[in-house]
Amino acid sequence: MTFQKSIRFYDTKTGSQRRFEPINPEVVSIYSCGPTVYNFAHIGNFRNFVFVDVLRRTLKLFGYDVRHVRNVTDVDDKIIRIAQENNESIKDVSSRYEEAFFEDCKYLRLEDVEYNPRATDHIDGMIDLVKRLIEKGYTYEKDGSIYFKVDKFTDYGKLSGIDLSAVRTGARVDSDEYSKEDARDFVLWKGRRNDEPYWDSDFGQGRPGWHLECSAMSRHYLGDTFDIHTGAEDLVFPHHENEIAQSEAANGREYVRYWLHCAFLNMKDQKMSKSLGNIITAKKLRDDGVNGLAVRYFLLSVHYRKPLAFSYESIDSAVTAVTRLQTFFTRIKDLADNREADDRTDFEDKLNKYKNEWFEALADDLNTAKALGSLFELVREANSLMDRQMIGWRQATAILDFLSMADSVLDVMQSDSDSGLNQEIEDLVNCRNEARKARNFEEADRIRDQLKKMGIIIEDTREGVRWRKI
RNA sequence: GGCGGCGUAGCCAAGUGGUAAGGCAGAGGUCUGCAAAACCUCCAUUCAUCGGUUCAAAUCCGAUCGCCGCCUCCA
Repeated sequence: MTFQKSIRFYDTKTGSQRRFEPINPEVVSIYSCGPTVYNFAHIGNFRNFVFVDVLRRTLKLFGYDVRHVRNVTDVDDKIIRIAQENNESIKDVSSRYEEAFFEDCKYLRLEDVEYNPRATDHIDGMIDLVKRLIEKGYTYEKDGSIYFKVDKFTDYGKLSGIDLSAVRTGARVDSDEYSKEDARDFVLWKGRRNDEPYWDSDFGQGRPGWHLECSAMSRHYLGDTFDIHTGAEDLVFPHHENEIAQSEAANGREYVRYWLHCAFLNMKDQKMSKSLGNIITAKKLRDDGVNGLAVRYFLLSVHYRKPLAFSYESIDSAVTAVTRLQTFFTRIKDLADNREADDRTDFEDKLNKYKNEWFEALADDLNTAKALGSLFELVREANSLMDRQMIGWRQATAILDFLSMADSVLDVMQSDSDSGLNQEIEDLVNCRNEARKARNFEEADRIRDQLKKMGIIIEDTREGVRWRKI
């Protein structure tokens, strides 16, 4: 690829766009806050994970390898509470929802990431981190729990820009039921309480606080300093702020070079969130037969740092848009396979223009909305030329190469084909063709209706008969 | 109260100083046995409002209105 590597990302820490330069010029290290598996993930959660998916795919398109960690939080207050309510183990709860999460990932065509560590498999690393913080004097103990002393870490607040003096002691900060010396402090290790799960450590039995796992696991897989850390914007404070504090205090090095945060998915004007009760799970859409590619497209159709409102109207419109892309992809592919067709115009410069626009849009802080805009311009222009039989197999092949490249990020143009059904469909299509040749249109239309009931749309084109699934 | 974001057509949305991309919906037309797909034409003299700067503003500055987020578990 001749395109110069010059991706820019909006970095939360600086509040501005910065040219991306990874520590290792070949391999980008990424840590993404993953799901807490206490429930089925909703599509607001998946807005974030689709954004992360676009990030890693874009980096790969630009020639980088990625070393990407996305954790599974499988121990936390909510999981424990649900397990107790249902009289199950936390493992029962977490594995149920973890499994559903990965099914949803497939539904939305999320690429596998390199590492999916579970928090409970990394307790040792977390204990080690707390130990080092204790040694360096960043902690205190109270009622068996270990707290991080925010006062000691002078850079505290640099990510979120929060003014600590504004956080009033005693106001709304005791909700985690653990007492602290200072409202701003956060818990590293929660001392064992009655029938909750616990682990042994040098500083007593207990379980890790929420922030600890990301610091421990990212260090395990990516080292003290890594390139990109992602999450949704509600994690900026306190979660990521606390990660920085504990990691930098313990390691004495910069924790993360680029912080990328995704905006929310809204229902009406409010964020989609479990506590507001306005969620739609990915599983529900999946069970309702909503096309996952349309959902993926919908989530990609707006820049990741802008609020996005969910509606079924938007999903419907995404279905149509995705179908248009898929139809175009198939048309180009068929033409590329047809060595009889010669080029009657030169499309190379135009194609290069669209290619450049595509790369430039993604390089501009993953502007998928802009990228799609120029892609649809290509669709219209190439369709128009194909209608006039101006494009032959050579140029179709060049266009197909670009589409494949674009789809290595989008991943919506090639629908899953149900091969088991194909022979039956082909037979019916052939019968209909015979009927049409015999000008028996009643029979032809009957077969067309029959296919439609099977979810198959027939298209009689100049290049021949095509069919596709609804 | 502190910090941050948003307001562009019927809906979604790109555009951060040079005269409004794109998608969906809608209207008319071409093609077709009919459809479907595709194409063509039309669809914002205007970017929440009001001022200001400038040769030039959706874009910069100021004010106003409306909406949202974080500051507490959260994607």
